[in-house]
Amino acid sequence: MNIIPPNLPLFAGILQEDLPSLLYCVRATVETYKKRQTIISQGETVSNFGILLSGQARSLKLDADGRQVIVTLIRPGGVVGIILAAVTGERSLVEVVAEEDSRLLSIPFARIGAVCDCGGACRGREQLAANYTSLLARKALELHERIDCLLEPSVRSKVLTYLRRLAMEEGEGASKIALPFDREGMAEYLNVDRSALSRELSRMKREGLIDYRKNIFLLKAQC
Amino acid sequence: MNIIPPNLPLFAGILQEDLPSLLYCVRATVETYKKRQTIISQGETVSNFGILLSGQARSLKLDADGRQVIVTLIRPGGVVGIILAAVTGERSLVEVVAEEDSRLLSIPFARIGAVCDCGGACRGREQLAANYTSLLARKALELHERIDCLLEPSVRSKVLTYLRRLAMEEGEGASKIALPFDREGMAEYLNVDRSALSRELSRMKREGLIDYRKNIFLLKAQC
DNA sequence: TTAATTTGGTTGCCAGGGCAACGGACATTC
DNA sequence: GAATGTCCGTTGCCCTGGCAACCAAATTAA
Repeated sequence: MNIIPPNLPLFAGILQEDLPSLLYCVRATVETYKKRQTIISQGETVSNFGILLSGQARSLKLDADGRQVIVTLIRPGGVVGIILAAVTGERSLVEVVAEEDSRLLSIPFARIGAVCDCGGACRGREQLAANYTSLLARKALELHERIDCLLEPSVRSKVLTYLRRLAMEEGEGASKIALPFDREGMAEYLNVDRSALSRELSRMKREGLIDYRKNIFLLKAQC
Repeated sequence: MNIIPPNLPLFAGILQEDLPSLLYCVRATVETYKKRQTIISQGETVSNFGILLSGQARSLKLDADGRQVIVTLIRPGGVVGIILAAVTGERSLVEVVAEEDSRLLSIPFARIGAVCDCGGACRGREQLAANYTSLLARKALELHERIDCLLEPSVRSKVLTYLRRLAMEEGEGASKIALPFDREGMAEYLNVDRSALSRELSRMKREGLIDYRKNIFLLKAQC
């Protein structure tokens, strides 16, 4: 069990030495998934949430006409099922699939709020609950930020809204931005056609609004 | 303080008689807002969350070119700032404005997780924390569901995705759906033009896919 | 009652962007 | 080296849907 990387936000403020008994007490397990294996299926109810320890996954939605839409990209440290586990009885709208061989730390949500039954051997129960809430809030914020982009009417305004937010996060006034996506990922996130995105990006570069090479973007002053 | 309506999810599982001391202990206050008054401004950091007791509010985004986009509609029992209060230091992306004279139960997020300092007079602290997490998760789920609609490529598929979800919630196999929106609200939620929505709805009615009068919709079998 | 306002359906216009197809730049493998 | 794959920019075609303008019905005010 000591394959838990340090600095996971879920364990922030918890002493490294307290982790083993805490993990044991909350019934944490490590699950492994092979490439293309399903972690959560659409329609399933979910009682565990997970932290991706290694590998990569994505959540995708199969809509009624069979189109496959990417909803989220999950990297190590990222979180799986944190929303669903916290609302009892809801069925998953998305399918979560491992994109590479992956390891997932899985914890029953019910054990997060539960009173400790191991006679006080584990410390950090409250901290863990607080961290869970914090992770959940962060996740909600991410969803909110994406909606912010999706609500924009044009490809251009979608891109600008997105870049401005990244610039904001990267530090005040910063304008050099390293995207977490390649072009295709960026297009999927903004829900636009990849070629339409390329077209608009070139246009914006030509007009001097932005500059970019690969996934490094530069946001010019007036944005 | 005894103007708290019963059945607020935030207080589920907490005895009515325990409420007063609990509310006192978490420093809950009731704030009143006049029509068009701002509850949270864009860019503000937020440390309190709120439950709307009466009135109505909406959160809206002023994008860079001044366009005003409605993000959420908040009705009594609904929740304000629950995400932001739980992530320290983030600035609000949206403006929350009262649409009518409103009353808001406001609670500092910091008091939710905090240890009680009133000598045990208040019961239900853990329950309150659990309820907060549950509300937050539900909010996140709502955001997720909206993204689900927004990701759909056409007006028609947006509408169907939305209606199918409502039908699902309304009970298994149910196909008679009472929308919480008028046409304009529906268009804003799905982020489409109102007239384009009307156009597509008529088309779908003509094709026998759906039927509707006012805000009552009927989803035919094959959907 | 009539006037005024809100709500929602209709229609013509036209541009933004989805789609498909292609090609060039790099990287990887044999 | 050739061969294969991936990533990304470009372009033409054409349809969806945004926009504006208008109207009918319903609702509210006067």
